[in-house]
Amino acid sequence: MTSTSSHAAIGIGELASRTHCKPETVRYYEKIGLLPAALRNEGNQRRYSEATVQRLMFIRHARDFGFSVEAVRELLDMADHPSQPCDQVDQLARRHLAEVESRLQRLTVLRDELQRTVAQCDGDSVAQCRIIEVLSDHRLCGHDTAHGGAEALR
Amino acid sequence: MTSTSSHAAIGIGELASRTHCKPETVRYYEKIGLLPAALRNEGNQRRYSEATVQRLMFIRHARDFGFSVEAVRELLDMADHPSQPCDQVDQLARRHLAEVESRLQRLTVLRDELQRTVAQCDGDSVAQCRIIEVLSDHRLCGHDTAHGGAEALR
DNA sequence: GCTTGAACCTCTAGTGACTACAGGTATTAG
DNA sequence: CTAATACCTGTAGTCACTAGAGGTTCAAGC
Repeated sequence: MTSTSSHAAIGIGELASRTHCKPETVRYYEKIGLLPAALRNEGNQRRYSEATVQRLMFIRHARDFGFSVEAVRELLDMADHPSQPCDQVDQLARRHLAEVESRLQRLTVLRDELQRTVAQCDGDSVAQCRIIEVLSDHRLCGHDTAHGGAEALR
Repeated sequence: MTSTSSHAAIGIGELASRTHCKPETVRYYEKIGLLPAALRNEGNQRRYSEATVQRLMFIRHARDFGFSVEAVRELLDMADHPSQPCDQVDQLARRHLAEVESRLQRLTVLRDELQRTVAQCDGDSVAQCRIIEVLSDHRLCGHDTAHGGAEALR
């Protein structure tokens, strides 16, 4: 038998591969307290149970949804108290959704502007390049305020 | 006279306020070589000309368009050689546009999923909370691969 | 000329969420 | 028994700034 037996404790490598992350990330999550300190075998290597696989899948999935690590921490805490009302979960998720929607909007504006600018370049010298021109003079682009730019990408 | 005379050299504070950034950022750009080392007055304080205002506006505008600092470095380099053909500018901009479009797509998928999940929560206890449920089990969400998540937000 | 407060200086460290590496130990297949 | 692989700890690097400490210079008012 190599690995995927279902009752035995597993090592960090298998935990990582089963949750689509890396051993380094697992150790990092332990360090910042998203995962509890792992049990160790005689050789001081971490051994995990199925429960940890589940917890880590929850974490990865929440991160995949774009929740910050701090938000994931709160979500885990809530998930650990199933009898409480879920208003807080709901609020957290709605706030995150609003964030995502706002980013989406800014990114859309950015794309439109970029598309327009790129389309106007006629492939001549830099001196007449529309892209450089627009970057040099904000008045030349579609609207008067900032586009959201770097922030939209975060 | 306080500040905005047009021929005199200006200080870092005015440069910053005229380009919508902070003195710290200006010093940072100088340190990483986006701005040349500034001239100094007798008291060792940086003095800038209009040319620097223009250059910094270009930088901020490009950043606003979501270009990375490294891309901005290349764009500045190209803008400094106006007689060369602008293929490279064009390529850089198109690559960036493609990046933005991909992010946009992933973020849209994410939003849809989040919207659907949040809508299904009926405000009861955590034990029955749809949001927690979906986070606990990937199979419950709309599709089978990752949504792009944290990466979509960068 | 002197004082006061704002603006400036340098240098270091912190952010978020990992990732990568160095230098060593444990496990395991053959 | 050996060699390859997986694991360990601890530190530093990523990106694009931002914040702070601790000190200097400037400009205005008296």
